[in-house]
Parts: sequence; structure tokens; C-alpha cells
Amino acid sequence: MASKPSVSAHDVAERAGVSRSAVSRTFTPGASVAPETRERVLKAADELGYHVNHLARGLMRRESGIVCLIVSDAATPYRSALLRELTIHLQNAGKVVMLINTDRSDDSVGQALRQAIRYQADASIILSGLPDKSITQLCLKNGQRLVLINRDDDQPGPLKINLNDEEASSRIALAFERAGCRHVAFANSDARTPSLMARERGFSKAAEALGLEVTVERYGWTGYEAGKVLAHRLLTRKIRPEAVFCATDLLACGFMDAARHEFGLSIPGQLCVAGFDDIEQAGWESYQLTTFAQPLASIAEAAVSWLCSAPEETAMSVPSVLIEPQLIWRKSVRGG
Amino acid sequence: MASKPSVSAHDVAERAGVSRSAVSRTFTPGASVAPETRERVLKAADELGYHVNHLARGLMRRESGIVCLIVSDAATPYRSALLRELTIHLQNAGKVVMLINTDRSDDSVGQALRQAIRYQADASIILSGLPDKSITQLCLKNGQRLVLINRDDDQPGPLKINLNDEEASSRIALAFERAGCRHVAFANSDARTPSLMARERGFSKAAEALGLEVTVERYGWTGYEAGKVLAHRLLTRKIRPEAVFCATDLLACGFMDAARHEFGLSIPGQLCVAGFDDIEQAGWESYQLTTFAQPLASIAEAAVSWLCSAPEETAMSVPSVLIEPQLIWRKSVRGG
DNA sequence: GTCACGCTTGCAAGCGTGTGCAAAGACTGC
DNA sequence: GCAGTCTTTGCACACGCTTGCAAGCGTGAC
Repeated sequence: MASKPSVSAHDVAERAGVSRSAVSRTFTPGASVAPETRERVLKAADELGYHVNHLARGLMRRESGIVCLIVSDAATPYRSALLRELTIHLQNAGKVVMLINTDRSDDSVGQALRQAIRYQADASIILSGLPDKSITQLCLKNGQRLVLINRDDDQPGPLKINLNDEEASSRIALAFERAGCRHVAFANSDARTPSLMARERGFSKAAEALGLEVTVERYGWTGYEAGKVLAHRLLTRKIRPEAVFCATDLLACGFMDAARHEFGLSIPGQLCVAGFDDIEQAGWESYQLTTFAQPLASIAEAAVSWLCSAPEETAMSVPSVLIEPQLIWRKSVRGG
Repeated sequence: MASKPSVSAHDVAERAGVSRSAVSRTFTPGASVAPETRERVLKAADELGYHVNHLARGLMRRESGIVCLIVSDAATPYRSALLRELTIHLQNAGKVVMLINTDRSDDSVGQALRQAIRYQADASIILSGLPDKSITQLCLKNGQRLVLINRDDDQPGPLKINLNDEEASSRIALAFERAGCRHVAFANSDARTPSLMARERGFSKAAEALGLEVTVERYGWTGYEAGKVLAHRLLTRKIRPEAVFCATDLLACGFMDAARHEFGLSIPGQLCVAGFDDIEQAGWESYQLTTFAQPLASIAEAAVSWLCSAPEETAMSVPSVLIEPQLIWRKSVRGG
């Protein structure tokens, strides 16, 4: 196959009998071009199979139309759902997404951002890792906009989208108390992500305020297997908790499976379980997990509309959005 | 923030006291540049925070380093796992991935490919939709390489990676027969994807050859809910099948949940169930599903190494790879 | 001393586009 | 018919980079 079949605006101009500028203007919304020439150009372009070269356009406009999505654990139910939502919203806004995975090394987020800069990305959305100050500034210094989701960074510049984890978690404590549970527990991973810690804090404080006995356990990576381990640790205690709030639905699924199949407990009869995220599996018949739904569409909406707004607007807007999770009552907690 | 903080090779050259070419060559592997100048350039580049502009580089080299991933149902466990694997492999190969979602309209794959062409993508990998001939050719005509995964297109040009669905499915028929089942069923979605149909075909043929009674049911979108509906349809028949092969793990999860919680059946005691894909949930305690694992790493490996090989090599190579799924025995089928 | 050779380096010509500027043309109102 | 206004168009430069070409330089062999 020929490696240089590329037809440029010059070719189209020649065929349509106009100047190259006319071609350029035809494909530039809002440019001044006569309807007749426009049509001639479009016809010639179609016949030749012409496509505007966005690399060159990006070079001129100093705006590539590229938005980087920097993500780890992309195959996880919650992350993949958020990823999908963001991708669709960005596409609808005429942006194109560049996906960067940061599962591997420690500096992988830095590497990713450097890559983003090389491609002149207009913006980056970070769903992973703890971007430290230097990295964030590297990004801003190169003229990118930055969105941090559930990252709780306190520097000015990036848009910060956060869930009201703490308040939501306190509502679960109340629900446990109403279900008649005295000994409750929080099952967390050992990732110590800001949002995970906020959930732990919110739940513990509220439970203690209600006079409940609360124990906290942390273990491993935020996934199904860790949930099973946490179940072993918590359910073999002298005083077994009657209700457990898992920091994540994935943890909750592992926890429930271990509780049922290895400890023979009935849920919610002998044990109440709640989770966070409302991943698809939370609604499956085997779990029917009471949990908090993250309004993914709202999150994506907020991120994209900020990215696409005019510079002067974003300079004025409050660079922080707080989103309320929605409690989904199913059958893993008594009452409701 | 300044929107034009971009430092170009010219600036670096000036600071290092060399020509622009020297800077360019410093960042071009294999170019002729004296160690001493190289070092001076690197120092200056670091001080100024210089990054090569890949848009401009792509413009000159006629090779952008961009690979498009065109995908639908990206939030599905199987798809997101494959997506992750591909992304990581591509990154390791020095490529950058552009993600395009095609959940929406009918022509969305066409739109996606057009977008890919505009950004001069070196290649596209299609995990979704039925790309018809015109679209495929559009892609090749513009000098892109194309990889089709589980798409079974028969034109020359693209690399086709397929699973040996038919042969694998026949092994499940045998397993059911050995488990002592006489009436078996195949639960499929109504998507009629080539690979889904191949599984149906392989299973049916093999089951009939073994003298089993086989019924096929198809319904809806390939997801959990469809699995539940399929269970209702198949388990309310006069002669209830003793074993069901679901075209997909997601279908199988829905099927198992309905079979257990709505029909009170024990698995594998009263009903054998098998699936395909080996999604993470298949290994969860609640399912323990016997299924076929897709060697995702091998798939990604094959795709990426073909994409990165020299043109003359790919012209000679057989543009088709057949991959053997691996049977994972768990507890949803008797025997094993 | 000379010549050939190899390694570096600067020059300049592109790559495909957007856009300011000025000129040309069309049209209106008088 | 003419001045004034508005629309359309082409020219030419800029964007940041790569790379062929030829010149410069140092080295070693004869």
C-alpha cells in the first residue's frame, strides 16, 4: 500500500479551481466563504477523499483538540464506567481522547503527563495516582487545563471534582444504627486514597457520635480479593460486627461472598453490608447491595463543560465541584 | 495563565549556542550528533522545560505514533480488560492510544475512522461494530493499518485476530455429555456477532454429533439482564435443559442468578452452566463459573507486534491469527 | 604534504494548515 | 454615475519540526 496517499488542501484547491485559502476556510466554521465556492470545494474534497489534517491544524491553532485521560485500574467496574462516560461526553463536545494507563511504575503519571504535553493536549483529566505538586505545575505551565477527580488536591489551577464522601458515609452509620446494630465496622483497602479515607472518617465519626462500637480494618488493593481477606479479619473477631460498611462495592462483593460461603452468614439477617460506587454487580441478584451511586454523568458533564468553557470564564469560576452521591437502597441492609 | 508558554527547538538552540538542527537531532534516536553538543542541548532543554512537539514531528515524519482504539461497550468487564491490555502493550511499544467510543449511532464506526484519519493515526484497532467494506477500505486507502479483533472480515489488508470459538465450544458439548446431560441448551444474545454465532454453531454441531438434544435461544443485548431473560425462557420449557452453555460470561452470571434465586436450582447439582471470556466475576465465589479464558495478553501482543513491524514484513506475513481459548474448570459443571 | 575518509553541523527546503491584510468585486443609496 | 460599505478571495507568512546536502574539521595512511 502506498504510504503517501495523503491528499492535501492544495490538491483540492487545484481541482476546484480556487485558492488553498478557500479550501481552508471551507472547513473552518465561521469563516467567510461564498456558498458557491464552498460547494465546489466540498465536491472536490469528496471526490478526492480529503480530510483536514488535524496535526497541522493543531500546530497552527495552538489547540489540538486532544484531551488526555490518565487512569489506573481501568479494567475495574467503576473506573471503566467513568471512563466510558467521560469519553462519550468529550466526543460529543468535539474533543478527542487520548488514553494513558498508569498501572505500572511510580513515575508513570509523570511520564503520562509528559506524553500529553508532547502532543499538545489541551487538557488532562486525572483519575489516578497522587499527582504531586511538581507534576501538576508542569502541566499548567505548558498551558494545559487540568481536572482532578476524587483527588482532593489543594492547589489553585486545576478543577477539582469531589464527592461528598464524608457526609454520605455518615448516613450509612445512621442506617446501621436504625437497623439495630451496635457493633459496626469499616472495611477499607490500604490504598489510602483521599476519597477512601474520607469515607472511613465520615463513617467512624458518625458511628461514634451515635454511640456505636466501631472497628476499622484496612488491607491490600481495593478489589474483590481484599474484600474476602477483610471478611476473614473482621468476622473472626471475638465480638463479630453486625454491620460492615465497605469502602467500595468491589470490596463489598468479596466481603459478602466470604461472609456467606465461608462463614455461612445470611445477609442482611445476621449481617448488614453496604458499599460505595454502585457498580453494575451491586445490582446483581447475588448481591443486591445497598450502596451509593456516583452520578457519573454529572461528573463527566462538570469536567467537560469546564474544559470547553472560555478561558476568562474558567479563571473566574470556582475551581471546585462537590457532588452528592445518591443512596441506593437494596437488600443488604435491614430496614430502608 | 499564559496560553503560549511553549518553548521551541529554536529557543533551546539559542541557549545552547547551536543550530536548530542540532536540537532536533539530539531528540532523534540514531541521528549524528557529537556527545558534547548533545549534552549541552539536553541541559538547555531541561532548563527551559522543552518538549518535542509531536504534532509537528508527525507532520514531517508522516507518522504520528497514534493508534486508534475503536470500541463499543467499553464498560463491560471483558471489553475493559482487553482495552487495558491493548493500552499497556501499545504504550510499551512507544505508541499513544486514541480512544473512540462507538456506542451511539449506526455510522459511529465510520465517524470514528474519519476522526482517526484526521489525526493521521498510524493504525486502528477495531473491537466493535461490523465495519463494512467501504469503511475498511477508507482506512487502508489513507495509509492506516487495521486490526480487527473477533470480527471475521474476509478482505485482504487488515490483520484479523480471531479465537477458535467453534472448536472450543465443541469441547463444552463434550463436557456436558460426560456430565450425563441429555438435554442441553445454548443461550445467546441477539447481537449475532461473528464470534457469538461461531460459538453457537460449534456447540450445536458437536452436541448433535454426540446425540444430545439441543435447543438454542437468543435474546437482547449481550449482558447480565439478557441472561436472566434467557433463563426464564429456557427453564420454563416442558423439557428443562440439564446444561446450558452461555455465549458469554455476563449472560452466564445473569442466567445463574435467575436459575438459583428464581427457580431454586442448585448448580451444578441440577443444572450445569458454562460461559465464555473468563471475566473477573466468573471467578467470584458466587459463580465459580467454568468458562474459556481469552488470552488477552497474546491478543494484544499479536496486534501490537504486527502494527509495529516493518511494512515489507507485514506485506508478507499471513494477516490472520487464530488464538486458542483456554478452558478454566471451576464448579459450575459436574466432573472436570 | 596530500588525499581520502568519517564524523558533525548548519542551511534551507519542505510538511499541511490557519489567518491578517489588502485588493477586487458586488451592492446600496443618493 | 459615484462614493461608501460589505463580502469574498488570494497572497504570503507563520507554526515547530525533520532531513538531504554540502561544507567544515580532524585523523591517519601513503
